Amino acid sequence: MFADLDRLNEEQRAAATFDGDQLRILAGAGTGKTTALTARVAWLIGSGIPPERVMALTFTRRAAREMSHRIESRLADSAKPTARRRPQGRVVAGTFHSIAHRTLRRHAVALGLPEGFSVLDAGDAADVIDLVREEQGAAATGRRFPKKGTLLDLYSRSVNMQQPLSLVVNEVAPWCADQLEQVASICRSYVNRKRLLGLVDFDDLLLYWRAAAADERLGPQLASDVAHICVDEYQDVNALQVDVLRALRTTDPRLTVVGDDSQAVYGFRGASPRHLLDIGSAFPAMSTILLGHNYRSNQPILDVANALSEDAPEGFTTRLRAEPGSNAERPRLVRCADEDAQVDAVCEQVLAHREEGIALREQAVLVRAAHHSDLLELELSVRRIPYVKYGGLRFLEAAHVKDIICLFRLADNPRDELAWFRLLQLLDGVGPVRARRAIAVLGVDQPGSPAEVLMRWRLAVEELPSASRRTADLFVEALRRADGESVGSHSERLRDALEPLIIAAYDNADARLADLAALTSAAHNATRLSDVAADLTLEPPNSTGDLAGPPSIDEDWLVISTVHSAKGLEWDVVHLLNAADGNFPSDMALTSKEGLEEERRLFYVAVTRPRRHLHVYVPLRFHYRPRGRDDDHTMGQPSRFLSDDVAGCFDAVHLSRHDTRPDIAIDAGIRVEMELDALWR
DNA sequence: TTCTCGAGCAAGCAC
DNA sequence: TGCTCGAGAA
Repeated sequence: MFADLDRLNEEQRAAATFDGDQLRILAGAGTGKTTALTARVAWLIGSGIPPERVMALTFTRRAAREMSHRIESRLADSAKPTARRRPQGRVVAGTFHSIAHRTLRRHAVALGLPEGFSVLDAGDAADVIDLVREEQGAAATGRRFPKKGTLLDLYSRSVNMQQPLSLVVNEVAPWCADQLEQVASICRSYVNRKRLLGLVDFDDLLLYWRAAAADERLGPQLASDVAHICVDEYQDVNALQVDVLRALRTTDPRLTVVGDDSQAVYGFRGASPRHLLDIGSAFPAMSTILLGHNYRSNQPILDVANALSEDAPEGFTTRLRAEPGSNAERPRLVRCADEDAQVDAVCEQVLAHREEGIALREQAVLVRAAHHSDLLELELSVRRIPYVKYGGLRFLEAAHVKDIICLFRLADNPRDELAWFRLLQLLDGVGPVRARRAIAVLGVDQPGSPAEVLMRWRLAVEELPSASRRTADLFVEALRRADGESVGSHSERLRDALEPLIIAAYDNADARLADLAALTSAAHNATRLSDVAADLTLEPPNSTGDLAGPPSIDEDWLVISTVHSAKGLEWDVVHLLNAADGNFPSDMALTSKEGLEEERRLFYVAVTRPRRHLHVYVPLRFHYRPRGRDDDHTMGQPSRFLSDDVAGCFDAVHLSRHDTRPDIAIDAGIRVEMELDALWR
């Protein structure tokens, strides 16, 4: 019944079948961490734990999808040979935030939350902070005061790292240390405001989950629902998440975590690899198993990874070794004249690999920042090479998408001041001032039932210019759900009410209306509109295409991904773009030593993704305006991570500006420019 | 009060 | 580049 254990090596099998309560699996890139973890889940279920009592936690949506998929197919496999019936129920798999959200919805009332509470994304949260910031007159002091984004960052780090605000301010924004009192006061008001309006931000999801798990009555119930918790990529946990785990494991200790401290890349959201390395302080009974063998990549690729880790001041803990006997070509370090040449080189290389029989979807283009692929995406469209992009939040940021999400939120939570503020301003002649006046009359923060807010609309509408009142009445009318009306038809009515506003407020209305139709159809299977809104917030679709479901199997497309979103995944071929200082490492990370080391680990993550071929591209010139007509540019230096030792693991390729054939020396003009550029530096 | 336009500035990765 | 903020016009 555990036939598939044969496919594991000895170390992996030991991890999968470990018989104690608490296990930590430490392993380098490509050593089959997730394989071991999914095998363990299958083994746990095989040994009698019902699937729905196993919880599998990850940090990114993509990792969550990947994990569920692998668990499902392993369970399907292991059921076949013995003709056993597949266990009923599903493993509870998802990101910390999505599982937290499910728990909160189920126990909202017990936790003191309104049933239709709204979930805020980072942008919404920043807007609420900005509201508070203005009210406190922080902006008007005449001094430089942190902006909403910085304030949210300070607040969020403090919460996630469970550290006093003063400490965080000193670390992240020492320049405003003497304004600590004001910052603290804004944080306090921000918390109160959210409570009053039934709003929940990403951090609140974790805070309420922890509160639920620690609650005298609710806690034991939540804990006993879960027989075993598995956590992937444990090097990415923050202090708050460790707290949640501890609270959930007070009565039943069973817990398995896997991680690799050399791939810790989420410091910016309060994560620290110390939680993995010093796990004994949170879970003293933890046992450890190490996985050493790399199954993913060939030795020349691992040589790059090992050279990178040699360069790290403290050295990463793991050295990678490949299966012997694989004959493989060395990675290529491609120097291109500029970004246009880089794009051409990537396209040519992608197509060349495809000719060799490596499908597009077995190739990935990795970028440090989502916008680094802008030029490439243009060129791919011109050449009609299909691609899917992961990472980046563009779709959700599209204004009309936020509009309908706000409308869905408002339908369940009439106190959602932020949603009102946004939607009212879609009306002609309504700006911040009139919107605020109308909201004041609505009394979103007044005691009483949420429904009473809508009853005050009759008065609030008087604050709007008379020409817009009728349109406004219509969409507020649509907010009320009729007796016995299904969520689906309610969502249709809301969309109908929004459509004229969208047409009036934005151009290219056709594409936007199509998006609204897709988003509305997603609401048909839901039990609550606020759930639909929250799901979209926690799991924003990549593009409109995503809403139509997965493309059919015979289609082929190139993968473009940020390095962050690529963690835990692998491809036959990886193209890493913009390996130039300032891009990778990002110049924003260079102010601190920790920042630089995190960039180095990120680079390490990137080069350990490919199975067979790694191409790293270094454009030597960057245009300030890549799509502009002028020739303003800056000279790029190769990434500092490409030290002599690291670069020595590559075959060097130079491409000139007008010729993308390999092995042509860099042209003299550019060389001169580079030498000169060094003078101005 | 809203809307439009130009100057100045910040810019990312993620749930 | 593209967004935010302030100044000025409708």
